[in-house]
Amino acid sequence: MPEADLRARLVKVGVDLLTRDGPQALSLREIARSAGVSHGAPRRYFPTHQALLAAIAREGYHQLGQQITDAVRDESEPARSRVLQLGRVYLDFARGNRGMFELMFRHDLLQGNQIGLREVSRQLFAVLVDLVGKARPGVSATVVAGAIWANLHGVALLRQWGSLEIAMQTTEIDPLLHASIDAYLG
Amino acid sequence: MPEADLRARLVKVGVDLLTRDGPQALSLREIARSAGVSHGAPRRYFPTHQALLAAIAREGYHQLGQQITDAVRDESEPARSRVLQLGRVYLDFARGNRGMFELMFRHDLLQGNQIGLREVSRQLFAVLVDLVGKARPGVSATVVAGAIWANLHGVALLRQWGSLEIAMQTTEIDPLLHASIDAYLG
DNA sequence: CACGCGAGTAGACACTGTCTACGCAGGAAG
DNA sequence: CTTCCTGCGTAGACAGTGTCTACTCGCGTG
Repeated sequence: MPEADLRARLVKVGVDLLTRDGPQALSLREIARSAGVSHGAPRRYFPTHQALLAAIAREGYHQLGQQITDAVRDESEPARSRVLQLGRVYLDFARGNRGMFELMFRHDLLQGNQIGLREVSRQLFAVLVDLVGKARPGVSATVVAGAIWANLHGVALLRQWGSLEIAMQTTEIDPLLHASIDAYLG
Repeated sequence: MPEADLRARLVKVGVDLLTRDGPQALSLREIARSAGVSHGAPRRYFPTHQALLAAIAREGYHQLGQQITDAVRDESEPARSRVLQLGRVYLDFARGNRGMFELMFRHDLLQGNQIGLREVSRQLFAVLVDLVGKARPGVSATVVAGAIWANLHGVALLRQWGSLEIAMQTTEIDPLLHASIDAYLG
């Protein structure tokens, strides 16, 4: 009787497939197969393949958000090092969950009214804005936070792309992270 | 008798399709159809679909490289404003050639020994390292250049993703660019 | 008991990328 | 001149995909 809430099970199976076999394993039929249902079953809960993928990506945002709020929870720490922690978590997540990270920022998942993804990322962004505001009061927190986020995101992507290792001859990105924080938070 | 160098024509048709109809129009059969040949013809020149896509992406790198070298050609300008020009070109290219930019950084095009993509991007990176070295002698040019590139790349992606507009309530990214250059080049 | 309806099945359809066998030109060798 | 051979492109098959539609089956309500 493993017929409990197929919708949630499809998402869970999708996450597992994603982490185990990568993004190309996330075909609709493969997910259905792994969940033990026919290929038409998901349609009852997700109108399209993209909708299912978006639900899986949302799960990724949930995990990342959890890890980030955990990392910056300690308010006794100086804001600057909390930003540093946030950055480390972001980069670790991107490296540790490559497939998920790639899925989370796929362009085509935003087209079809898949609202919610941008919403969730906006939440994460708000945390960063708050920290920046505390670390450097006076400056435009949103601009600096946007710049830092872009920096983190770019580092994460270029590293996965392999460019940084080749260009900078090292796999160590902590100096990059420090350079970024130093540059923006003095 | 439009049978001149099918290989080059396939790439050209691919670029056209990419700019006109977006990345999802780049199926092997669609490219072959648009080129007026059968779906098996490309196989003579590209062992796999990914190889053809990689060739198209390489064309994009060529264009971007051209625009960048044009933008920083004037050596009488101060290095700092040349970096600014480079950044503008990078961001404009990403916005003006969305499909191409997305294709250029697709993860799966690097797997199958599609060497050359990383090589080309390394060239672009070298230009940036050179400029940074002139703008701020003394510091580690590769680290700063890597940070700037990551920053540019992140801004380009997050903007196309729509996050920046929502988070920062503006489509204007020039302040972000200036903030980045200011932060890293003092 | 009959009915309806929600949930999942099964098959069709058009499409994709890859593989293989085939045709067909044009030039080289005899 | 005829006979190969080889490069280039065609055409069909195959497994796999996402979407759509018709169907079945079980369960609760009337």
